[in-house]
Amino acid sequence: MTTNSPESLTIGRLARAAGVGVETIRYYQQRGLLPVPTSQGTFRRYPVALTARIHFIKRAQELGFSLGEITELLRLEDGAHRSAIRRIATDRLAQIGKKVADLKRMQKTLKHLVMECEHTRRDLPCPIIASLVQATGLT
Amino acid sequence: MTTNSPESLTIGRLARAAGVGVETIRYYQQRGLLPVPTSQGTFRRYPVALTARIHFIKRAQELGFSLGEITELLRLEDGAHRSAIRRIATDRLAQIGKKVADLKRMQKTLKHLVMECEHTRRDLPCPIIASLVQATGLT
DNA sequence: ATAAACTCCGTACTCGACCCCAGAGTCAAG
DNA sequence: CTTGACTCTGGGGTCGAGTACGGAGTTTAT
Repeated sequence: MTTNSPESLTIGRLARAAGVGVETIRYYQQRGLLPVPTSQGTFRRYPVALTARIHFIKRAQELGFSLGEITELLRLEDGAHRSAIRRIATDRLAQIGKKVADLKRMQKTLKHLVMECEHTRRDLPCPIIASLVQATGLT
Repeated sequence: MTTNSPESLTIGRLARAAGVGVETIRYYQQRGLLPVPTSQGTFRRYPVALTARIHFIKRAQELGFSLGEITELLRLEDGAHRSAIRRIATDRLAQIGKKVADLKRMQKTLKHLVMECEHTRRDLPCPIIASLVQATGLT
C-alpha cells in the first residue's frame, strides 16, 4: 500500500510544498497559526490546503505583519469584519510611517556628517566623532 | 563628613547622571564599552567624565548604530582614522537606505489595499484578505 | 544605632521568529 | 528485509539590548 494519497502530506512534504522548514510549521502550530491534525497513524497528515494558509502567513509577513497580527487576520479570514481587518492594516501603516520617519531623520543626519567628514581638513577633528561627543568634552 | 568627592561617583550616581539604569552600565562594561574601575574600597568609583562617554553611546544609538558599531567608533574615538569612521557611517547609511526602501514598498502596498478595502462593496470579499490568500500580486 | 538605600555578583529572563539536536520509533523503496 | 529518510517529543540555542532578581555585604542619613 503506497499511501500516496495526494490529499494529505507529511509534515516534511508540506514544508517543502510551502517553502518553509519543518520547524517553522511546528512553531506555527504552537502559536496557533496552523491546526494540529489528529494523527490517525503514528505520523500526522496534513491537508494540501494548508500550503495556502502558510503562503498567506508568509505574504502577510512580507507586508510587515507580526505573527500576532497575522493570527488576528486569520481569525478574520472570512472577510466578514472588514473594519477590524482595516484597523490592523492601518495600525501597521502607522508603525511603518513612524519607522520611516525615524530612519529618514537618521539618514539625513548621517549623510550630512559623512559629507562634512569628507570635506573637513585632515588636521581638524572628525566631525562624525565630534558630533557624538558634542557638548561634553570627551577623551 | 559627606564624602561627596565630585571627582568620582558610585555606579548609581553615574547612572542617574547619565540617564541610564545601573544595569545598563554593567552591561556596557561587559560589552567593553565602558571601563571597569579598579575599586579601592569595596565599591567601585567612576570618574564623572564617564557620563560623556555614555552620552556618546546614547547619541550614536539614536543614529541607529549598534553597540558593536559603537565599540568600533569608540576605538577610533581619537578621530585619527577618519576613513574607517566614515566606512562605519556609510555602511549604516546603506542599511538605512535598504530598510527605508523595504518599508516604503510595504507602505505602498498596504495603503493601496486599505483604500481598496474602503471602496469595495460590502458583499465582495475583503481585498486585504484576498490579496493575502492569492498569489503575490504585490510589488 | 538602626533602617533605608545602595553595591556587588551571578544568573536568568524578555521579545520575535525561528533553528538545531538527540534519541527512539516508523515508513517507503529497492 | 534492510537501509536510509523521515517523524515524533522535548529541550536548548540564537540575536540585541538590556531588565529583573536574589542574597549578602556596605554606606549613609537620621
